[in-house]
Amino acid sequence: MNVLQRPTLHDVAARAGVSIATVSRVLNGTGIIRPATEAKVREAIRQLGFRPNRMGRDLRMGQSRSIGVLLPTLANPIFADSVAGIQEAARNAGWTVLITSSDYDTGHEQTAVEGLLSERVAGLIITVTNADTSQVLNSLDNELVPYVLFHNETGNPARSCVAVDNARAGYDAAQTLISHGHQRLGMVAGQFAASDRSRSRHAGFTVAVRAAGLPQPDLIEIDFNSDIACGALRAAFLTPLRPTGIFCSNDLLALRTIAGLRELGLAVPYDVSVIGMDGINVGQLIAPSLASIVQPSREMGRQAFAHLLARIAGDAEPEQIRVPHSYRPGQSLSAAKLQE
Amino acid sequence: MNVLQRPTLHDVAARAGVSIATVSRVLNGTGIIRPATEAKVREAIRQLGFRPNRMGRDLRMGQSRSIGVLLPTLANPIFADSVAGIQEAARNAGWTVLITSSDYDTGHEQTAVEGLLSERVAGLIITVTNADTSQVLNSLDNELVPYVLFHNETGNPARSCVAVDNARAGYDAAQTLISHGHQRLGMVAGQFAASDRSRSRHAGFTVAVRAAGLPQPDLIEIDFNSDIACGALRAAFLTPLRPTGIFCSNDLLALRTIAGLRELGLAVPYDVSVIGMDGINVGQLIAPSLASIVQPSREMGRQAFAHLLARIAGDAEPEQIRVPHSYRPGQSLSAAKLQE
DNA sequence: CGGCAAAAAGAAAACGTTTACATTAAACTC
DNA sequence: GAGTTTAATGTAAACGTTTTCTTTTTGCCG
Repeated sequence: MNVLQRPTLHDVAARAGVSIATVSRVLNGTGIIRPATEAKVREAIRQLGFRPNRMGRDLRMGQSRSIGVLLPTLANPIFADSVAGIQEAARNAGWTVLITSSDYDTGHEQTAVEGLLSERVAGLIITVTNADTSQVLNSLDNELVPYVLFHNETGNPARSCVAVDNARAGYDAAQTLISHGHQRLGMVAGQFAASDRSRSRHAGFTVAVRAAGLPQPDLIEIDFNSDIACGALRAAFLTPLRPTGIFCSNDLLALRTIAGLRELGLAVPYDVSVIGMDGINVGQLIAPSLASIVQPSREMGRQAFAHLLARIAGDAEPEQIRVPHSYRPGQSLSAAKLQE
Repeated sequence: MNVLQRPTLHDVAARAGVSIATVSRVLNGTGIIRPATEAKVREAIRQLGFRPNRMGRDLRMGQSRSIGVLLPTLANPIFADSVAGIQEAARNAGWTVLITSSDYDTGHEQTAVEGLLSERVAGLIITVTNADTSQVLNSLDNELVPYVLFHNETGNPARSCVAVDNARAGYDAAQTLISHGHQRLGMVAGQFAASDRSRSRHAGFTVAVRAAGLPQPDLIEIDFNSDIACGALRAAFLTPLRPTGIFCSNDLLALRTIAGLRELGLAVPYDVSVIGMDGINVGQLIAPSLASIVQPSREMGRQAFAHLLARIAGDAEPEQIRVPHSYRPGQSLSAAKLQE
């Protein structure tokens, strides 16, 4: 045994005076072994500091007790928290997690998934920009690897997903604004192209506004990468009939929006009320605190993993899992001023 | 070939009418192959949708073109950004990254590293609670796997690290407060036990304060998991001689602290100036914007990976890499009032 | 204590690569 | 065009496991 190499089953077997099969059985608790033998083996393992080589095991098993995760970015706490949930569940189950991010780039999505598949992950949890048109998903359907859409909704019964009801969330956001007396509503969204979730939320938002008999809400699209006080915001708010209540398609965007409004000389919630979505933690630390439609991100991660594991084991059919969202009040949303 | 199995080298070889060695050579660009042969092989690869099995390759190569990353948490943007930098560099080099988090729990650190080692990662990038006393590092030193300390500093020449000069950062924070006229300074830190970085920053902070001939600064320790308006804050600030300028050992803590002060009826920066550390993005979105000592987190991630790769390749000796921090002004830090 | 079932342990193949070495085909040389 | 170098391809072993199939050992019964 080369001292510079990690010990293998053979080394352990040699030292314990048994065969590698026996060592393997001790390690995995399979088969029946005499207590005396097991003791010898365990002692050898301890002495050598042996740790099974996953490469050998995985190759033999044809599977890698690891899953791949593809998210747009870790910079948004909603995804970082989701990952924490996935990892927690995976750790408990003895699985490892490979994380990649696409930076909202469809090209990266494809290459990232390719990379994960090369690693022979046993399954995937992925968030794509657009679940209905995604090329990646189509190619994945031809693979043998089960996957769970995450934060994306799908109507396709052949595909699993874990997500909130985004349209309903948008609807609830509108209702909340309306119930606070707001009549002129608007929605700020990231580039629609980059998120089907944004579109669903907008759709639900619009439905609620119309149902209340209010005028069609403004839609203000903001480039995630642009400056804070962008032109779109200026155009929408420097008018006498500006919205008094706006829904931002996510909390990070809401923070940007509030900062932008501030630059335009508009105060939140005095001049404009803002409700965000996601329920990120910093929203509660700032002033004004951010009202938000909360997603149970960590729990979503746990559920996504649990379901994926069931799919991998063949214990489950594809399923569309809807998790409940909730409303968290905040100072950024107040009652509309009557005189307006 | 079973249609339910992924194709292997053998399948490709059979279809192209060559040997598996030739296919392997085409794949890796090693050896010389006739253009006609290469074309046949590539066509077969295309037709079968072949993708090399990393498990087989890794086992043969004895190494897994993947590295492990251990961080306290992804919930802090400083670490999420760092990971983005690591992943970016890794992707460019064709490596994969396994990410785990310890949640500031020393026990988790040990098991997480164990897990990564079982995956036979070729190297590690890790942030521990305390680099000088860490049990994990001692056991890692007995392994063959190179590692790079990340955000932790070390004086041990046998260990690599990538970090800012935390003591200097604390020193600079104090100087900045002092140069704005502040005379009564304090520092808010997470539990010291959970971070050697906190301690270094505090040490540097204290040095600068003393060098300026000012009284010993208060140290206010806050449990990361406690409520916003905690007793420690109350005790330190509900006194006539309260600090007028405080340094928070990280930005997230600064946000909590500002919120806590607000609950105590103290306004930032009017009553108290605050400077944080890390330079997280949300700091620039909120009001007041957060003054901060900025760490180039993404760049640090890139450098950590680059150095680790060099260590893995045997091209580099352990090295202590110090990256420069910088000061980013913000509204949370203003000039001290003269009459005080 | 011989015989036999059950328990325990071993031998060997297989997973999908890469690569050292052997072999064949092509290309010169005179 | 036979001999010789060089280019191109093939053969087979090895990486460290798990597991099937055999073989050996143990325990038990009459």
